[in-house]
Amino acid sequence: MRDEVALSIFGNNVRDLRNKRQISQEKLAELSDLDRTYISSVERGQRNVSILNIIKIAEALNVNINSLFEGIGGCDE
Amino acid sequence: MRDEVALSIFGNNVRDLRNKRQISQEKLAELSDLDRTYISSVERGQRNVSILNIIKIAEALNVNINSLFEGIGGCDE
DNA sequence: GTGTGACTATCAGTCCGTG
DNA sequence: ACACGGACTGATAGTCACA
Repeated sequence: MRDEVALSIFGNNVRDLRNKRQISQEKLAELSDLDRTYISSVERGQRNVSILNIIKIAEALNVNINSLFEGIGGCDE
Repeated sequence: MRDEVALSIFGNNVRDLRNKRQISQEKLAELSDLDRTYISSVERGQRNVSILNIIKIAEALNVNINSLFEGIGGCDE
């Protein structure tokens, strides 16, 4: 299952970028119009996030969608 | 709902890249281990594809995940 | 080779709470 | 501010027959 690995990488990217922006999970939840606990589980790689929410998160973090996928196969790493 | 717009762009990207590779939906379905009709609906923007399937499709098409998001806000367009 | 409607099991996403 | 749990509803994954 490299599925879980991919989700973990994605989650870590979200967390890293959020920390760089120095905002809390709660704030990110508010900005992306998602639930606080959902952001939490995404960051821990427990959710198979859908494209619409990926976009929401990217916009909330004000980053390219690309950067959320950094380190995942399929991107040029 | 620009949600549907995003899904349409994504679907069009899949279709364009598939056509460039000159493979059929059936072949892409086989390569990505997804259903033929599922690929069909994704290309027409009717599915909110999840990250795991995005990765599968990108790998099957042998492209960067980035290129699947071209034209969608959040990418540098 | 592709579009489409319909279907069921499973999951996304939210809300409640705890520590 | 965050991890983690249960429980809930609507949406999605994945498949089928038919056009």
